[in-house]
Amino acid sequence: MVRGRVEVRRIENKASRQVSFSKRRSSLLKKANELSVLCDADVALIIFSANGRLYEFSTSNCMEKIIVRYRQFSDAERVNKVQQNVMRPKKLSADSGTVFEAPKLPQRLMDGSGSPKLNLDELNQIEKELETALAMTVTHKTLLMMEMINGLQEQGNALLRETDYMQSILNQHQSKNGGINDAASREGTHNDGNFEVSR
Amino acid sequence: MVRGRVEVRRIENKASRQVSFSKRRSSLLKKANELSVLCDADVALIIFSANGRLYEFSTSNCMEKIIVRYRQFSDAERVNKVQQNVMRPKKLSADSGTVFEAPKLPQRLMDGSGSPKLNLDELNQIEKELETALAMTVTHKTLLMMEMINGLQEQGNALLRETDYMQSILNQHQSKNGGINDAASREGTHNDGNFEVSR
DNA sequence: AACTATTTATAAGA
DNA sequence: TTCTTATAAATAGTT
Repeated sequence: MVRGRVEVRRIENKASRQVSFSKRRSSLLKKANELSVLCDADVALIIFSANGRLYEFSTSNCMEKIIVRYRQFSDAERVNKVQQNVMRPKKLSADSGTVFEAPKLPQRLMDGSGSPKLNLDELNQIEKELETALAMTVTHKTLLMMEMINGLQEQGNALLRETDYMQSILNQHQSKNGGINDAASREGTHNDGNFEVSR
Repeated sequence: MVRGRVEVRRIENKASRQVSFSKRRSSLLKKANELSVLCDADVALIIFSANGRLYEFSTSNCMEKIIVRYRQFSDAERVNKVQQNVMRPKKLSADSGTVFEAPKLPQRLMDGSGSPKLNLDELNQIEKELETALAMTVTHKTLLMMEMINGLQEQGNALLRETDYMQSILNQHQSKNGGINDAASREGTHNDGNFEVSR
């Protein structure tokens, strides 16, 4: 039974923690679905257990779309932040309205004599920002290429449908007047309705 | 008051739906946090309201990392699928010779008794190796996808040549006997000679 | 996995 | 919106 208010801190007992995880996980997934359906919201939920197992829910079973939408929302903001904090001179304005330019990244890391000027906390912060920027770039690239591949597939399939259609017309022509250009002999240059590499 | 069991279907009344959304959203976010803390799990939750407002929670306030981790889980699967469905088994030059053996990290970090063998030099070495492994993985993935894209483009161009050829035959037929099936009118279903990614 | 005493969430009314 | 409240649902601990 539940005794008193539940403190929100790591459950120390491993067995209890795992049981709790199992119970809470399933009800969280359930409630994510309920929110999505009842309230017409787009929801994406990713859960990694302490042991590294993945559990997920997403509206319309479409995690990708929601993640992309999320990025569209937060990317501009984050890129801006990274640029302001790391890549670009920081503007520090005094109350007079005078604007001081902070040094660019290389100058922020080293002074003239080569000794580092930043303390550990500052460096940690910069490291984190750079890691985020890198992850964003790589993930974006992957998405972009996935989109390219999907687009090419679609175009290919459309072309296949077109050739099939033309083929049928040519076959009609052929049966009407003894086939001056024997187009039917070209059948088999693509095998079926799939756009794929022939082995 | 709650009357009877709650049916999981879109709430039709707009006001009720919005109120429900507000309440359920906040408790879902709360419970996501609880699961994360109590059970030591990594959780990412993205919610878009029907009006397009974004609400989010993520363990350690680090959505990016969890999304990247999620992708790592599903990327291999997806690339595999694309390969099977689109490319069919094809030898990629990127695969030749560059098989990379991942270091068996757990064994190197822990000795038999489970205590860490933490030694700064060793850790530096491992860090270096992991950075290399990451770079190689990303490069490898890029190469793989580039090969896919090139392959699809080649297939597409071949198909384009085929349709052009068929078109010319159809035009011959048409000029010979007044075009029962006016295939020429279908020109423009693909715009030009280039098979490329639309962007 | 099932039970159960409590806490927590929540739909509807004010 | 926010508060109240009756009721449903979740859940920690036990068996």
